Amino acid sequence: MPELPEVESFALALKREYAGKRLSEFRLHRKDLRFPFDKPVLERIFSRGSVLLEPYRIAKQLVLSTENGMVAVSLGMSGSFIPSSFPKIALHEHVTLIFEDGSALAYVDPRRFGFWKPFVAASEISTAADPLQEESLLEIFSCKKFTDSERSVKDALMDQNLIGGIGNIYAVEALFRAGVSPLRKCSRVKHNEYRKLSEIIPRMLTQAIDAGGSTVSTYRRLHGESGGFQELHLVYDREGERCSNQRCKGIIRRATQTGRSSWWCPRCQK
DNA sequence: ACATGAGCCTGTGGGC
DNA sequence: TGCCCACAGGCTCATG
Repeated sequence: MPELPEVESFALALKREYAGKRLSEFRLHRKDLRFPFDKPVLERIFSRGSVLLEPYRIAKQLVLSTENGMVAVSLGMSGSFIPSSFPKIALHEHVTLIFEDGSALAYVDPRRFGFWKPFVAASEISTAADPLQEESLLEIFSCKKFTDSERSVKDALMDQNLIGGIGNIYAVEALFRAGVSPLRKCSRVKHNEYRKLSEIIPRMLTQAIDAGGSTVSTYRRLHGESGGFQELHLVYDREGERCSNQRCKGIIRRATQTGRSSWWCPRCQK
């Protein structure tokens, strides 16, 4: 799901509301999501009496930890956290953390593309560039992976081995804001355009985090609120609409790239 | 080294 | 109302 801003929103909300609580019980409601759960290890990490440390984000993954170990939660396309009504189990509630104070937290994921992976070092989760750091982007954009590559720049922006956290929505929105077509090959993107992307991406992601992420279709925040950044989607899912740049008479187009939809204005994105 | 398509799943929205 | 199809914020694999 959830790209960086949505995962960050969950991390902040969970930190605010659950960090420091003592676990009384840990429940898995099925044996797998995308991959089998490592049940013994998860049960040890979230064993009775352990304290949930401050959740945080690495790339698109959410880290849940206690003094017994760390777990990276990937939300896939449809994963989310909501307060649990345990012992009542919500539809698609696959994991429940129950705390001593009587509160409970549910991991819900209809499509089950997510996974829970215990880890020891952060480098197991991501070694990619941090898209919140302009310097980090400038550095990766000057690597051969970008400067010499014949793949599309949109595809490369979404490559989690290169940059950790940008998915379809924010790739498309960043390219619109930078005036670069998603169809352009990396090797054809100019230095000043990479510089522009480096400035735009952290700013846009920060703005999205501040808005609580993007809500498209069913994604909700911890307490069911919608995010606000979808109001700021300038091209995403706007095929056929007028370009949002005041004086531009362009019409937003859609095309499929690497199996994913891209939208762009053919007049202001070359 | 690239793109494409299928697959992992369920849910939703549009067209008829 | 229902049925069918396309599509969905991610990622990996096989194939060309």
